[in-house]
Amino acid sequence: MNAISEPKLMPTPEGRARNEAVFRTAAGLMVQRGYAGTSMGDLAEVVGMTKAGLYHHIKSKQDMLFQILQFAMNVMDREVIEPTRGIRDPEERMRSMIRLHVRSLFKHGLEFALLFPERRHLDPAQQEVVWQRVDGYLGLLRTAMQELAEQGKLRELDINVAASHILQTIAGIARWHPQGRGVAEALLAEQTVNFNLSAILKDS
Amino acid sequence: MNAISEPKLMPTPEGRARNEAVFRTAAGLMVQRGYAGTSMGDLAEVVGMTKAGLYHHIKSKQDMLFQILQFAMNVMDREVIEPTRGIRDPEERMRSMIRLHVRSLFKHGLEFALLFPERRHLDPAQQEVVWQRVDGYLGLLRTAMQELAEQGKLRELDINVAASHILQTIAGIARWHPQGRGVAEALLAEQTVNFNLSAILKDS
DNA sequence: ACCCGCCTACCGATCGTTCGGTAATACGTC
DNA sequence: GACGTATTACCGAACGATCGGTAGGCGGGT
Repeated sequence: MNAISEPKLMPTPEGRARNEAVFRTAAGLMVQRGYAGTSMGDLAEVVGMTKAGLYHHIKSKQDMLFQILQFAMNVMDREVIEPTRGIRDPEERMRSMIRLHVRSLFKHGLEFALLFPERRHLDPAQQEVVWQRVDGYLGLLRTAMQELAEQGKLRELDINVAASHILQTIAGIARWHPQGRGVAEALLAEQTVNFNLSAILKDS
Repeated sequence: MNAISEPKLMPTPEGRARNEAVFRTAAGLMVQRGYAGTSMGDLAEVVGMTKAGLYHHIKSKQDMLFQILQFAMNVMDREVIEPTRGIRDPEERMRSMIRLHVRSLFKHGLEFALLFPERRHLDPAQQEVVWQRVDGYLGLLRTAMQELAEQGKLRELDINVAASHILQTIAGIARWHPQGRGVAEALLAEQTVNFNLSAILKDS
């Protein structure tokens, strides 16, 4: 019985669709009400199933949260980390990371918002996995800033503090803007990019 | 039966001390485990009482959360808003607001961290009160930025977005640094001040 | 015949809350 | 200073509701 389980693959397409519906709905409810504040009964009702039916799709409530967080981090890997890995210029890399991150926040649900506050409900082994992946992301921000420092473009600042501040402004978007409002999204992304870059770059 | 209740004043000094212990302990537990994740049984055990005994000090779990949030906001009024109200220069005012805010986060518990994620557990009338006070604080940030803009010192940016980003970096400190680590606190405060001011001020 | 998806029905545990009562201290009256 | 009376701070026990989770069965597509 490993705590680090893989997503259960439903055999039929319909099954897989329902399965996705369960996880997406759960993520949405948990963003609104929190993990502990979201009961399996509520979830079942919203999905249009009974509690027992839910457990055909998931292993446990805790494992479901873990799968949701893994999914959110997979999205981040795919849509933020992977596409920016090849960018040489550290400034342009940071701009892209932040921009893509904010956009992917709106494009998918805002499951990412669950990452930080709800980690504590996982068991230690699962927490470790989540933390390592988040820290990997923070490491990319730190590396970029390190490179900027070597080029003499970085202000005098603590890189660790700056990295967590940047991540906070991004994660904060998911908390302040519960629904993607459509038009403003691209603007919000650019505002966030510029805010953070201005904060760390030396005056030109 | 108004939803907006005042803190129950215990008549004896011993009672008031116990009362404070209950609320402080509850705030600490809720920062760690969240509102829904903190049971009255857990709380009672930590304070050294029975569940029934708790209800001599509080009206309900929900009302207790409301009192804690009110207390956190009173602290903010007293230690951040009030002392900076008289500062004429908008840049210096913002620097002081952020600095004092971060310091008061460490000085008291980190109840402030509860403000944003746990608001949803209050009833609508209570949520309204909390939101109005938070928005009042955001308004002060906006006003200061408005003044900076009139002086030609502000970058081109959306003031509303910037205000919430600033607040997020501050609130984030309460999430990332669960315990005040002593030495680093003053440094962390200055880092946060400079990060945010650099983000919004034009290059000099 | 065989699973797949979901159901009814239920489990033990725990949740927030209330009730009746009690030891200890403080107060008023004589 | 002694005596009755309130009040304070708390406890033991229980309340109904809800929690996460399970056993076993039923209908339908292949």
